[in-house]
Amino acid sequence: MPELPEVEVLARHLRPLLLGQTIRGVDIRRPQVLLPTDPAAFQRRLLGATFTGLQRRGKYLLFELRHARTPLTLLGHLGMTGRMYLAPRRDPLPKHTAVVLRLGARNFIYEDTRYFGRLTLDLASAEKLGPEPDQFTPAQFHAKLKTSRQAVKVKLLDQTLMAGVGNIYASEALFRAKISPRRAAGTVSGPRARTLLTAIRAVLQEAIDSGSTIPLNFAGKKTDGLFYFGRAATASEYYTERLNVYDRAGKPCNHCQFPIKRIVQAARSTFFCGQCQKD
DNA sequence: AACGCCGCCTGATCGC
DNA sequence: TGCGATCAGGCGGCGT
Repeated sequence: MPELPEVEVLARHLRPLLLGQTIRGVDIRRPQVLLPTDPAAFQRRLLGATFTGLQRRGKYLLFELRHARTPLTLLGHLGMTGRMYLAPRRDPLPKHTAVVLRLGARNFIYEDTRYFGRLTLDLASAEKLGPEPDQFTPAQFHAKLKTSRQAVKVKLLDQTLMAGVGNIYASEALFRAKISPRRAAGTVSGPRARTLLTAIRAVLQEAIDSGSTIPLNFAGKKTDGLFYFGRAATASEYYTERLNVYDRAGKPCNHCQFPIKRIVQAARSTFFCGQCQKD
């Protein structure tokens, strides 16, 4: 699932490709991904607009455009299965294409198998986000954790606490910090909160540096037609190969060899080492 | 007001 | 074998 590193790598990939491009056509195949923006308003406001920039905020993409002299922002989210990429104008559209922005020689394609993502002119959801992981002091982070009795793993998924951490990197950061995912957030001490914040930043940065966990725009089967972003040249160099706990239930811990555990918290899988993460 | 729970979706996997 | 049931999961909305 795309989290902060995947979205950051995607933003870096798309930014130079989109800059200066003008939207000449807007095809809406799945209107629900625009919500709450009305499809007619979406088309009217985007047609003729030119891309002037692309930012990332948490797991969101902020497409900056100008229409005549009026600036506007388009908000993108990949949900679970979303992909956004440029493809030649004449390429057939994938089965689960949600929106196509026609840019001339190329199309900007947003496809999403489960349609959990968004491409909308409503910015409200991005405005609720907590700070980026690198814009937090350890004291602020500790203060936020203190107010919660939820398990710390569950709390890390709360985007209003901190933006960008999802299910994969929450487990990975807790392993690195040697903190049990079951510990109540409010009982994490000041020094442990500092350690956790450092671990979160390190895990996210390493994933960005290795080109994110997964290729984000592969078409069709996983083994076919891969188009990689970032520095890695092959799938084995992606961050997936560096994950210590995520999706490794039953496999030996890379540190102590004990089998990695899988538990369910708030209806989501958590992976951790019961030996290394006792507090 | 923090928190639990549901609905949204499809494809992979499971069970009989 | 084949097919229906179950599950996964980010996030908004809603109820407590």
